[in-house]
Amino acid sequence: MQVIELVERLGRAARVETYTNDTVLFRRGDPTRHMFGIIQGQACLRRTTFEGTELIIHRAHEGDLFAEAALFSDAYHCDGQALAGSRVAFLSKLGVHSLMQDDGAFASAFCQRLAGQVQRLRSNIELRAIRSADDRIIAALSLRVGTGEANYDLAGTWKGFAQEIGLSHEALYRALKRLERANRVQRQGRSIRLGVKQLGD
Amino acid sequence: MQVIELVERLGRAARVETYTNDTVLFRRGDPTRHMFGIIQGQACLRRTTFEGTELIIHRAHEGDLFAEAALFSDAYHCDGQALAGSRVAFLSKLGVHSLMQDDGAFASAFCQRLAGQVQRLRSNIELRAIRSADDRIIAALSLRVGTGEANYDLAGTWKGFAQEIGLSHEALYRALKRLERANRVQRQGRSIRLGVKQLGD
DNA sequence: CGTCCGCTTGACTCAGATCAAACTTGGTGG
DNA sequence: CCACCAAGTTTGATCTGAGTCAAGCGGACG
Repeated sequence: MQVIELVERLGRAARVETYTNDTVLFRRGDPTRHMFGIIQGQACLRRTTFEGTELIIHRAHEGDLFAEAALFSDAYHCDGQALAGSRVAFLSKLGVHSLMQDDGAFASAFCQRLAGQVQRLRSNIELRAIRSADDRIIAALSLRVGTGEANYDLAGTWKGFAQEIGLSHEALYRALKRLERANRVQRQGRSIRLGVKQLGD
Repeated sequence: MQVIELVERLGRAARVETYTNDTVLFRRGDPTRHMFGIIQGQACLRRTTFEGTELIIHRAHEGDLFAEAALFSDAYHCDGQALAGSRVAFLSKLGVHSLMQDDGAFASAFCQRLAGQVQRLRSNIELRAIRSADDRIIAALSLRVGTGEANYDLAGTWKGFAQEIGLSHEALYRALKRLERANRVQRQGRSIRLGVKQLGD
């Protein structure tokens, strides 16, 4: 279930806002009235540590849901901010709840989305536990290619990929070069082929 | 909603198995009939990388759900294994689906659990992006203490805590000692107080 | 009483972060 | 069509701090 579908499904219980500047969506302690969907741009959840420094808890990108936990809480636990140039859908908490109550198929689809999230996040955490940049990249790519496939076309940029798997972009580019030299991958722009070693010789 | 409650709620659609040895719960490609709840011990999800090495995608502990994504898929995408000494609940896919369909409150509670998971996983990922062990620990503790509180009683062991935030236990102990010397925390066994610096002097 | 496991400290290593700089690439607008 | 700008890509040099291996302590538990 895409964010857009969710907005359509909710009808009057959803509205979309466009922000040219960074804008606060909610503050910690505010009563929860909405969860959010990022249609364009980015948003982030922030909390202040005990020592007063800002801690970013989550960066949401295009297509992500944002502050889902608000559905099940009376007050927000963090500060939420939309970054400049974002389009954000406000999804009414009550609207979502009543849909979930009345429409089993909707509830199921919503759970599906969350379950998928959980799965991806968990594997991402384990991925980041791989210390070696080379191995982490191979593992990340292996998770993304379909069964039996060897080719993978990167959706975004390599720089973005680096961030997704928790590497600096420099480290990523260097590792890619090493992997190519070792014939573990073969790359052309944003397309990559795995396992040249086994297939080639 | 705890795993035990889920088992009770499902009635005949759930059963519990106890394993004395490591046991395969399902293999990649098997048709999905169950998701699982870990009542005792551990289980893990594994996949094989393109190069043939084993990649652990998820380690589930006591109280965790396991392979939730199976609810929304025809076949398992990974191998699932229960470790020796585990008690694992088999939760029928059909059972969960029909409950979700018929009982809005159940669907809601299930979503709540997943949403909470998502939130914790996301913040955990951001947490692990903090390079400095000292700062990561402060941030992790800050997320765990209640608002206004300064004290935190560790649920498990420090070693376990180290693992949860992605540090070696040695690095954790050294960092704790540094933080104590700098009066940023005050520790007694598994109880810790944050922000001594500001409060003390 | 012995064993396991969490805790603690020391010494060493190294791979990835960081800072810096150059080069592509793509798109915008005049 | 070209000037220009922003962002991604690439490479180099340096450094730091967390991982790792090793070893000793102490409490819990059978």
